[in-house]
Amino acid sequence: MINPVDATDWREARRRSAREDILEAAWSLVADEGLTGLSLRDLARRAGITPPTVYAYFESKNAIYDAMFGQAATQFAEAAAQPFDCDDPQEVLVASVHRFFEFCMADPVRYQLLFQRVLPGFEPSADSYTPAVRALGFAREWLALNGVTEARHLDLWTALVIGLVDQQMSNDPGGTRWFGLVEETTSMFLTHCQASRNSRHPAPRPNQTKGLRS
Amino acid sequence: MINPVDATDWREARRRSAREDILEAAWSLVADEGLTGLSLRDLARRAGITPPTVYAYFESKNAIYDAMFGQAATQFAEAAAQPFDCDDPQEVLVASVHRFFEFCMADPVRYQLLFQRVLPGFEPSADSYTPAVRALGFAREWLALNGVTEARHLDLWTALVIGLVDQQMSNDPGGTRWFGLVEETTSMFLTHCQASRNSRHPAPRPNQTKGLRS
DNA sequence: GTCTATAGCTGGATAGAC
DNA sequence: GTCTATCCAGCTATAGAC
Repeated sequence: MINPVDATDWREARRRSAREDILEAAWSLVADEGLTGLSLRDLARRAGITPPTVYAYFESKNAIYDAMFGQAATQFAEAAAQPFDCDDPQEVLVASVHRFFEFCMADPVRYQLLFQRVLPGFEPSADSYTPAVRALGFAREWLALNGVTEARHLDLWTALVIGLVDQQMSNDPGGTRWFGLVEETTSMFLTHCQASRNSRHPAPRPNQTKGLRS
Repeated sequence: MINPVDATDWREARRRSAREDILEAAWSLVADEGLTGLSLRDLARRAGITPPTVYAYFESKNAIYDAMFGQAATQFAEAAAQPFDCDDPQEVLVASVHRFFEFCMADPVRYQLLFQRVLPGFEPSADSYTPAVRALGFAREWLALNGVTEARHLDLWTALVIGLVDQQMSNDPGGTRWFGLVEETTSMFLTHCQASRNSRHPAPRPNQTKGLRS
């Protein structure tokens, strides 16, 4: 009654589910012990299996980190893809930063893994990284809505946002000391970009593509 | 000819010198292996001694990290205390950020140790930390020269500076992509603070009802 | 796929001779 | 103070039975 295709699908689903159980245990473990505190012994105990079984699903400890990075990057992209319930471009921009704060502060370890280089010798694979790149594309979109398209202004914007978040998480975790500066910072930034546009010779061409990596 | 006091001083000097030799080897080691790559075996080998001898000068591995933090903080304070060869307040402010960039990029591991929380469970002792606090006082001074004294503007300033440096070191190490934005950022910031001062009452606190925990 | 058992190594830290 | 020798705990990863 069960044809080979169904059986294969079922096995595949079981395997994915087991992988996700292990990853769930991994997130729970690093939440308690820090990102570098992930050991295969503790992980296996928390997942209700034994250490060798972990190797049936991940070929190494770094592969686990990589899978976690992939999950985090996907969540980042999903959060960025959510629509906003406001129309004003500046409000959208502010809301995007608030959302980024929320995302980072909801899980500091996830933030560390995604945006800081804390694991010695770990580099995410291309597959795990691409969702994060996709998410950064949204920022470019929201800035364009506000007329900001110059490469150096995009760089300035990313520095502003990451600076606010970094200070918030380092010096006032759980508080709102830098979170409360988001509107003011955004206003400052947009005013600056506008002034920069007005004082320059004609507006930049719509199809400029120089130096726009990241 | 040699009185007891001199003999004591000489022994003290020798001991300090040996300590500094070990710390020098430690900096050299973490420069190669990363901050978390400091092992007492490798450290001893590089210092030309054996592991137990390290314990004659440091009571634990964390004590070594703490001494390194103290050195880094002292160097930070010394760099900040250097006078500037310009008088214009805004130029001084720009120069201070350039100097901070220089300090951070000259030794990325030192930057990690001082400004990022990368060592699991390591907290600098009060003695090692105080020089860093002293250095931060200079920033307040330079901002005051520019008429910036409000607490939230100081917070904004630290976020701007750390954001630029962080992006530079994470995404363009060895380059000048964000370093080149320092002047423009400073100008933007000062313009904003001035406008905020000129308007009668200070900018309203942003409403924090976006569902973030407080 | 999951287990028991263990290899093989590295880590921080200590004992005790000299 | 410095050494040799060593302890003990932790780690990643593998072998092989079931």
